[in-house]
Amino acid sequence: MLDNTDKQLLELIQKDCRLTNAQLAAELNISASSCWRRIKSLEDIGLITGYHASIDRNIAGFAFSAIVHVSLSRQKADTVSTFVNAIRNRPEIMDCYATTGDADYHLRVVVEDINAFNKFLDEFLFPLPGIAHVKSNIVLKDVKQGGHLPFKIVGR
Amino acid sequence: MLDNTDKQLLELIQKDCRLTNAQLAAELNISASSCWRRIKSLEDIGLITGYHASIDRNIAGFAFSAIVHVSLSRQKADTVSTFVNAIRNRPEIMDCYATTGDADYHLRVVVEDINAFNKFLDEFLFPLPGIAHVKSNIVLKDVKQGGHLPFKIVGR
DNA sequence: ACTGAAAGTCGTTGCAT
DNA sequence: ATGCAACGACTTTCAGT
Repeated sequence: MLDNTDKQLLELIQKDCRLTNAQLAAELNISASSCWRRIKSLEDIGLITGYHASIDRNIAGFAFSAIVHVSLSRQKADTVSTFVNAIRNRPEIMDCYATTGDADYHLRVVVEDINAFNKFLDEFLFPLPGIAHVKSNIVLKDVKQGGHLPFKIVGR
Repeated sequence: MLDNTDKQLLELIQKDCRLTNAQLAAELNISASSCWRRIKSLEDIGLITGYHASIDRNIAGFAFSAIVHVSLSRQKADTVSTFVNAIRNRPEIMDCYATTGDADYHLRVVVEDINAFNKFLDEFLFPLPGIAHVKSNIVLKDVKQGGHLPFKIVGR
């Protein structure tokens, strides 16, 4: 399905998607049009989902971040979908994962300061239906972000 | 420091950094060269940290993901820096945050399958010096990823 | 600061292998 | 699935306001 050239291509554009098509083609020793078609194909099958600029949240004035563990009371059937939709529409929530373990969901929230976080909890999260338990861990430091998927180049 | 045009610009390129400079300029009602210099300036001050392609991990064959909570025994002074360097160099680790609370670090690990995860724990994480406690929560679903920083456009 | 135009580069398509 | 060639669109620079 993915050959080594695709994997190398994905490695490169994960790290820097502003490499020009010509630069990528040169790096991979293929023609520009072949490279371009590979990228289009990877987009078409949904493997590449988008291209995004990364921003330093501290320089941008978002100095407060927290990992929030949320558990739901699973009584009502649509509690989950209501929750998930609310999460997806709330801009302060950067990522959310449903997990096994003590909490049902792990959220990462980024805001300006502790007041904005308090407001987030009081006005958004706590009032959501079916919230059983919330535990917030304040982020002291972003140690690593945006690691790229480790494609294994076979052979060679 | 950031005016409304900068904020709108950042909103746009967070969502799609392959919008052309000409498209951005048209959207913001400024000239192409002005738009280009704004972007360069935001890169120069370190606010824009990079441009990355996002990849669907499941389609790419990375079907297993976990949130790993790690606590360190803080006896030795350089335990932390050894740990942090190891984390940054390990490709399976997508993100890592130092937090308050029960665990010192929250890691998100993405691998092919449960065997690769077991190998990650046995061969990489457990042998690291100063590891006091590890708790793994398997990711059942990526509910939301790559949310963008919610810049507030003032006025208007 | 911003704009407009010029020059060079790049993306994208069509055709052939 | 690949490479070559050509056109139009784009980025990037520079001079002018």
